[in-house]
Amino acid sequence: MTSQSERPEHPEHPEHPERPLRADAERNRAKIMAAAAQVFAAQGLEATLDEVAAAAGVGVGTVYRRFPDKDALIAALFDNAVDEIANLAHAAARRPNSWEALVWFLEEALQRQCSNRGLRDVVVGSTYAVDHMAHAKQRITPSIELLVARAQRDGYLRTDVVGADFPIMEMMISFLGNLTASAAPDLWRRYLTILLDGLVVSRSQPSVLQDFPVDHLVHEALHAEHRRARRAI
Amino acid sequence: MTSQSERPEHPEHPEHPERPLRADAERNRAKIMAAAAQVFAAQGLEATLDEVAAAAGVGVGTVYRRFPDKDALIAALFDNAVDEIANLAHAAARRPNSWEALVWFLEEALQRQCSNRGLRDVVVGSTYAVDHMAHAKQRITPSIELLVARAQRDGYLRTDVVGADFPIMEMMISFLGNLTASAAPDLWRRYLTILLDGLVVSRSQPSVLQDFPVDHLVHEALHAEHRRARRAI
DNA sequence: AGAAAAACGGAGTGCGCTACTCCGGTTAGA
DNA sequence: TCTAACCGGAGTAGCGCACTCCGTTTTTCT
Repeated sequence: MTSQSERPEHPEHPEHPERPLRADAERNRAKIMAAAAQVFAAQGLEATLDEVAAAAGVGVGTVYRRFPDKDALIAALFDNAVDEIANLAHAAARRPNSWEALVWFLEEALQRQCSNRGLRDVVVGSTYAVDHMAHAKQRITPSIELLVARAQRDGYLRTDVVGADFPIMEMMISFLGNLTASAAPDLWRRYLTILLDGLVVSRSQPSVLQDFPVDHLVHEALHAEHRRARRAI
Repeated sequence: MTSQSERPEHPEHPEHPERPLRADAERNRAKIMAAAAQVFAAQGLEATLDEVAAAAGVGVGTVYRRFPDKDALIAALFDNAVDEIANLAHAAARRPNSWEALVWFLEEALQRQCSNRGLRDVVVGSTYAVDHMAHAKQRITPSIELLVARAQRDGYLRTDVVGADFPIMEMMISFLGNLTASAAPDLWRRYLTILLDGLVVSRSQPSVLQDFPVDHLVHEALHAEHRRARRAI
C-alpha cells in the first residue's frame, strides 16, 4: 500500500523501511498481528488497542511503534482477509462442477466472514480502512462473476441473478453468522441451504437442512449480544 | 408498561400520572414521539436526543420532561412498533390462502423493519429497552407459529423449517434493508423472493425477480453507509 | 565485555462525545 | 391577573479511547 498522502514523518517509522527489525521486534510484530486478528474477529473494530496489546502480551506503546495508528493495523488485517478470500475464489474456479464450485466458494468464504466481526465492520460503514475497500472489490469481483456465469451456463443457477447479488447475500448471511457466532457457530449454514434452494433453476424437493434447536439458539444468541453491548460481566 | 423497579421520584414526573397534561404539553409530547420515530428509524439509536428535540422543534429539556430518560422514549416507540407487527400477524391469519398469508406478513413486516434502523438496534444488542424484548417475543411468536403451521399443512412451505426460523430470516433481510434503505429502499424484496423460492416445497422455475441495477446500488449503499459513519458532510 | 542503538511497557494525557440538569423566561387556564 | 405548569437550550459531568512519553530493558555490534 503506497502512502498516498505524505505522512508527517513519525519519529519511530523511519523513511528506510528496508532495514530489518530487531529479532524481538519482529517476534512482537507477529504476536500483535495474531492477537489483533483474534480480538477484532471476536469483538469487532470497537475493540481497544489496549485489548489487542494485552492479548498479544505487549504494551500499547509497542503496538503504536509498529503501526502508525489503529487504522493501519486494521487495514493490514483486512488486506490479509481479502487475500484469503480471493484465493478461495480462484481455487473454486478450478473445480470441475460449476455448481459445486459456487457452493464451495460460498461456504468457505462465509465460514471466514461469519467468524470475523471485524471484517463486517470494515465492509459495513466503519471509518477504518475505507480506501482499501475499492481495491478489495476489484480483486474479488471478477472471480465471482466467473463462477456465477459458469453455473448459469451449465443450467444450475437461475439466470436472473448477477454476480453482484452474491456479495449482498453473503453480507446478509454473515450478519446472522456474526450474531450467532458464539451460541451456534454453524447456524448460518441452515439459511445458506435455504437460499441455495432458492437459487437453483428448479427442484422437486427441498435439500436437507441441518437440524438446530433454533428457538433456543436465537434466545441464547440475542442474550449474548445484549450482554456484549452492556460491556460488563 | 408498569414500572417494575420503584423509580426514585423524578421531580417532573409526578406520582399522579392521571392528571391530564396541559394542552401545549400534550401537543409537544406528540411532536416528540413523531420526531423520535422518524429520527431513530433513520439513524438508529445512536441518534442524540438533541437531534430528536431539534426535529420535534422543541428543546431537549422538554423531551426529558416527558420521558425520564432516553431508554423510556425508545421503549415507548418499540412497543408501538411491536404492536403494529403483532397486528399484521393477526391480519395475515385471516387470509384465505395460507401461503399468501405468510408471504403477505413477511412483506409487510419487513417493509417496517427495513425502514427502521432503531428497531434493529433494539433487537440486536443495544442496551435500550432490553426488558421489553421478552414481551415482544411472547406477543408475536404464536401468530407466526400459526402462519407457518398452516402453510406447511397445506403443502406450500417446506416442513423442515420451524416458526423460529422466520424471525431469523427477517433479521437477515432487514439488516440488508437497513443498509440499502437510502440507496434502494426496495432492494431487499429481491432477496426475499429468492429466499421464498427456497422455502416452497418444490418448484419448476424461479419466481420473477424485481430488476435492480444491483452492482451500482451496492456501491452507492456502502458509500452512503461510510459517510454516515464519518458523521459529517 | 561494554557501549550504543533499538525496542519495550504502561501510566498518563487530551479530546470528543453525549446523556442529562438547571434556571430564567414564557404560556395556559382559571 | 395570578400562578402553576411548561419551555428552551446553554452548560455540566463524566466516560471512553486513541495516542504519547520517558525511564527501563534487550539486542546487537565491535
